[in-house]
Amino acid sequence: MDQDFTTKDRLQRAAKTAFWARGYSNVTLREIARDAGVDVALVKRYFGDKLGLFAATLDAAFDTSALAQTNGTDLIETVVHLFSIASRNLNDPSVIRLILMNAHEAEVGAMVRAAHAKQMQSYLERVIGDPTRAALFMAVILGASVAEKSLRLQAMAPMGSPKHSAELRYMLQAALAYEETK
Amino acid sequence: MDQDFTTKDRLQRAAKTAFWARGYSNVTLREIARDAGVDVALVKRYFGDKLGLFAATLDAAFDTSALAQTNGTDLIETVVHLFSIASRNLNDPSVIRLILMNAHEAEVGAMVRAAHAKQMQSYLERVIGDPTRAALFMAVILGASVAEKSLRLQAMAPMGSPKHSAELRYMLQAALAYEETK
DNA sequence: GGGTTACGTCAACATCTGTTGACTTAGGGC
DNA sequence: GCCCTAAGTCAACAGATGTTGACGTAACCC
Repeated sequence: MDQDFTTKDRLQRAAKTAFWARGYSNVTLREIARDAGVDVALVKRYFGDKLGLFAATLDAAFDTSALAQTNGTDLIETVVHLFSIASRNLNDPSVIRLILMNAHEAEVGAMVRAAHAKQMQSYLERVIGDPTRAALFMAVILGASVAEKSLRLQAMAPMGSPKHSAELRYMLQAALAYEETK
Repeated sequence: MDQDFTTKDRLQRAAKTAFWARGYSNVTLREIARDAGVDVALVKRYFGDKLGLFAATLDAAFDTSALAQTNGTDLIETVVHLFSIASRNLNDPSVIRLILMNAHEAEVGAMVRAAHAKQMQSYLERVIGDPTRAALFMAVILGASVAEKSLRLQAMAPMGSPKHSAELRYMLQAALAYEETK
């Protein structure tokens, strides 16, 4: 229950839920405080200000644990699996959504991108090896995610389904197969 | 000069510039009015309210003229060319940016997506033929655009350069080459 | 008990936002 | 001139938002 957590924890959890679902500037402190069942003024006590609260939700944000227990060979299957899970619910907040929703905000956008680059992106480069292939791989994930979740492209909608997983798998493989032309 | 245009025109132009660069909710009417050298109250007179002003900027928004004078064969080259132009300036507002920046807003997001689907997306489906390939094609454009402009993926940054144009070309071709497995 | 400290509550602040109505001005038709 | 309509100006509204300081309360240490 929520009762089992400290006030600070409830505030941080409510903040993460709200920020990840609807971005930084579209969420108000009073709304977060209401969801957490807590007074607004406590934001200042525990996190300084709104930006500090947002930063706190970023710390344990990027979960690469599911990717970490994977070797290079079934990286594609892992990504497809993660994608199908996230696709069950279109409203499911994802890292990519968080980045896109805050892309237009200078300070917050830079924070999110930096956190992503330090974790997810560097992980892909390490596993895949070649930075160009890693970038293309990431671009495929981005494109598929955006096509489905932000653009709501009809032909991509049931990406979690077996049929569209095949398409995602095909494009990921194409990215890994890229050969630089010298 | 701005003087050559009517007050209503100046308002609409300033609105498009602002909305396309920084999204709907992040732009204020007073700011648009100031840029246009016009009183805020005129928004009500000419466009009803803020949403009406935004809708007006969408009307002539999606420019498919560059794509229209293209046959299927050099579609890839056309896209790569458009992309390299847009990449000259990272702050250059694009249709995709506009969609992403407003993805989290219910009403405005739906408006933008609908306008895009009616024009750009349906055009691609008509030229490419197969809807699945068209969707993958669009996903590649989305991924490349997002990787560069929103995520600021370093390996994708100079996408307008010859080297990265090759990568974009490669992925677009892969999308068109997709064969459905029966 | 006295005093200190952590934890919360409450009301208010200054600011910004979209929106509105009353007022002024210009111009054209009669 | 007179009237009427369109165009533009101005001040203010009601509401929301981030932030803040004063105040209460309970626990804990000595």
